[in-house]
Amino acid sequence: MAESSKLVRSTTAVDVARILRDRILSGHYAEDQYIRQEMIAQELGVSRIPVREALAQLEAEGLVIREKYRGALIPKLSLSEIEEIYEMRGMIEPYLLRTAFSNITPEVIASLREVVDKSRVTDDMGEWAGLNMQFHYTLYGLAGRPLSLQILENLLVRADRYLKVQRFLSNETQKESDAEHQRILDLIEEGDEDGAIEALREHISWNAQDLRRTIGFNDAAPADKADKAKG
Amino acid sequence: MAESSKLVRSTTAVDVARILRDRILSGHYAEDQYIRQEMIAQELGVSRIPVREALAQLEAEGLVIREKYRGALIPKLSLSEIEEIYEMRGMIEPYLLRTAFSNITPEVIASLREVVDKSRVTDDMGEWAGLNMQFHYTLYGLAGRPLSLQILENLLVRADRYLKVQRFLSNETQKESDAEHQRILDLIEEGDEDGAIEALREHISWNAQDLRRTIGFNDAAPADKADKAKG
DNA sequence: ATAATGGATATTGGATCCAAATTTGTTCCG
DNA sequence: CGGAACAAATTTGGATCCAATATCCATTAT
Repeated sequence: MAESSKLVRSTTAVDVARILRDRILSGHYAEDQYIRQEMIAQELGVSRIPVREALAQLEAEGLVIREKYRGALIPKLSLSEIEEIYEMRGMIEPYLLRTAFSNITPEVIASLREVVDKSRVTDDMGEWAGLNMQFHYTLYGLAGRPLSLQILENLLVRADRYLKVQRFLSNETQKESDAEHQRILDLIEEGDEDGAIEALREHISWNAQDLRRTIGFNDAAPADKADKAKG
Repeated sequence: MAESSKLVRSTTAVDVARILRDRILSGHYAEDQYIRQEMIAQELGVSRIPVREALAQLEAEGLVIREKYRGALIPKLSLSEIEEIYEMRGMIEPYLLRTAFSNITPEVIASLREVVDKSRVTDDMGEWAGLNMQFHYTLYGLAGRPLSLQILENLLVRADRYLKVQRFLSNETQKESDAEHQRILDLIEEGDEDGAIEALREHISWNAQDLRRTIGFNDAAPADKADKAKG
């Protein structure tokens, strides 16, 4: 973490990766469409080399699939993948909370209360999502399990694609989520470890159901590749 | 359509990554030593481009750390990392076994028995390790959870670095592990799902303890680079 | 007319070349 | 004799160029 004070510019490959990641997560590219390296390179004013490296990075994150000599394309959303993501979250997040529990100080709780309070009053969907992340990461960071946290981050990134499908969460969903955070926080403050973990499990399970209900597409439906009306 | 039958060569970047991965896992490079792109490129008779891409891939797997304009080096072994890996395994593997359970047919059990039998009689450490992998993957593949399986594979790759430190597992350790596989298999055959999962948990926990005992290095101890008695 | 075949075009993977930054070595000054 | 400043040499990141392969399209044979 000491490096963060060094103010080093990241490489352009990393910058390109971030830009492409944002685009993919916001649904900028169609699922059956190849991302052309030259096109990205010209758009961003760089050569194809950092674009290639960025695509390799995104492939490792599961956001694109690269086929040799054919290109990179966005993997199709699949109901089974999102189910799996939430199953994994249901394991990892409780594990991180349990591990973090003894490291949660009153100061942390106070700062989490601030986050939840801000979260409850904001109207900006982007800010809300950020606060949502902050709540979870503040907790999980205390577990001292960097590998698990990294895996979880990747799961959340993958899940983001599905969340962004709806463009925004309903106000009701946000309120419900805030209330659950509040409840988890209360239980933590009471020192009720098992209760807090159980509440977290329910929170994740509720998120999964909400997403399932909102999206509700059919995974098994064979995508007819016939109608690939290419431009 | 039928891409799998096309016998396409992989890219050289992937080849280089595989070679470097094998080298790293077999302890070929020292922890505090930078891997020079040009050196690898000359050794393998390729340019630096695929080497760079391979290093990026390995970084995503956690096998190297790349520092801008400085190079790639092997991250230090850390007791806390291996603890975390086994904690994760203790969650994911039981989850995969439980999910796979209803898909385990008598044919699968028969093939697993073959694997365990071969595993018991072999003297070759490499073959034993391969059979060990085969046993687990055969089971976990039936779960139909590709993302979890991929994450588990990465965890096992990371763990491999620690296992290879000792060059080989003791014969006693192998016998014990084989016996545990046998036991898990028996419980599966009896249809005792909970029992099999519990046995698997114990198996993983036992592996962790064995590794901890065998390696037993101190995580916080600053590695004196002096005693790097390399072969 | 339609399907197969061969060539033109587009696109990616890899090699070579150049720029940016870090490290090393040397010199000068205290 | 030691340390700081500066220069030379490694080394990596990025751009440009070439090769390998896939896709598209026209031509031809049945």
